[in-house]
Amino acid sequence: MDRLKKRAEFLAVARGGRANRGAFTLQAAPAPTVDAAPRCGFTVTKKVGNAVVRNRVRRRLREAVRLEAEALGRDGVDHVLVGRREALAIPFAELRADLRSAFAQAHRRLAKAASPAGASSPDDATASARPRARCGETPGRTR
RNA sequence: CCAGUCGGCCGGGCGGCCGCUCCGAUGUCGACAGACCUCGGGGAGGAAAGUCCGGGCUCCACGGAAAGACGGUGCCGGACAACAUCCGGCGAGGGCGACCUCAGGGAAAGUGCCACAGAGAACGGACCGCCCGGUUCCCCGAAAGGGGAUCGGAUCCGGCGUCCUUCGGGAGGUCGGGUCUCCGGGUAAGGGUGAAAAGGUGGGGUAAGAGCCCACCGCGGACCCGGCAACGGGGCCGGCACGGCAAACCCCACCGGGAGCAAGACCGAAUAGGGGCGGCGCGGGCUCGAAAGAGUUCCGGUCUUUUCCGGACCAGUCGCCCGGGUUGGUUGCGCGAGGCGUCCGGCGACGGGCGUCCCAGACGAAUGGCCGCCACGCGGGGGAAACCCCGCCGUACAGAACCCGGCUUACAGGCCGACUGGCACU
Repeated sequence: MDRLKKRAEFLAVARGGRANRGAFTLQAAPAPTVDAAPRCGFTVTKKVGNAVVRNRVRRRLREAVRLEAEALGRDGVDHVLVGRREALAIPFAELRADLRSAFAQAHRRLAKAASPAGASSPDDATASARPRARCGETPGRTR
């Protein structure tokens, strides 16, 4: 899964839905183009700890995402994981399970937000693509 | 063996699976950019930290130099590119000692401060004490001297009356009573205060005392000797004058232009806007013309009755070119005051020679994730012991961000060396 790196991209995703777990918060929003590969960014604030702690939290999350990429990825969706201090200590298997459930929850919400917008096709890819064009375009760049 | 001082070093190891980033090679794809496969190699620290000093490098400023202001440094000598660093000395203080600590220039250039206590705190003082002298009388005593009373003085209580008053009180007078003792001079030994008290100790001397005199110590001065110097040593002279604080201002000597890799350089999309040129078009002016109209290297125009003022509206469109800036990208970006080994010089910091090695370069930020075994520590159990078994969410501080030299601060556990003081044994 590709990384998010630009500040504007992070701001755009922050406007999307959230899913909280003990070790992290997941933010997800439709990507600017429909058929883009899934992407993921990581945020660990200074509140979490010193540089060593922040590095370790980000690395564990990144590795967990890499191992679960097959199950988590969905085309046309950008994600941001906000790390917490708890990510330092919880067992790795538990972290991976939390990731799977959080991603599934975020994707369900995106699909639900897409369907009432009147997309005639129940196909999941286009369903999530339609609203993204609307709410993904407006916020980020004008700032 | 115990206690301690100083210096140096390490800061988990091995393996498996799956990844990240950079470099090199081969190959494939591709539009030259580049992407990908495979193989090989490199990939956090002693503090990478705090950002406290010193440099390199970059840009800016500046005619040169100096001074002033401001900031910094401050025993001496040396090392170093430089330093507030380091080394070797000196001085002062602490420790039985190894050793440790010190912003350690100038207080006879000036200003200022020295609270409280205390009599006195910087053109130096006299509270108690000590000594001499001072009204009258009495007692004791051989004398020296002591005691009491009195005159006088201080203070307290009570009575009487006066004056002032903001009505709270205040001022002075007189009578009586109680308690204490005073006045003038000489002293600075002693007491007491203080962080600090006019040099200290001993002797002589004196009415009592005093550097008043003497010896030693201290202090000051010029001189001699040793040392590059800081400084040390020596005798001589001076009778002592010169307190502390400069981490108060200040003076002296030396150093310093400013900002920083978000420095700086290059490329430069979409969109909006700026400038220039040309074409088309609108309106006005002017010229030609009888008019239609034509020309033009000129001018913003229209409306608000006209003029000034004020207000409103419009000022188009197409193409090309130029320059600035934002997101972004590339670069700066690692061969260096470089690491390791060895020899030589030096007490040492360090310097020199030779050999050898190339050793992180990310940018929402790589250097990792998971697992197994071992090591160490702690706890429990077994054993005579060596040791064995089990458990641990036990194994620090902490992550390069342009690069070096230092300083400071943080740190589980451990190793090595030198030295000091004890105890025991030979």
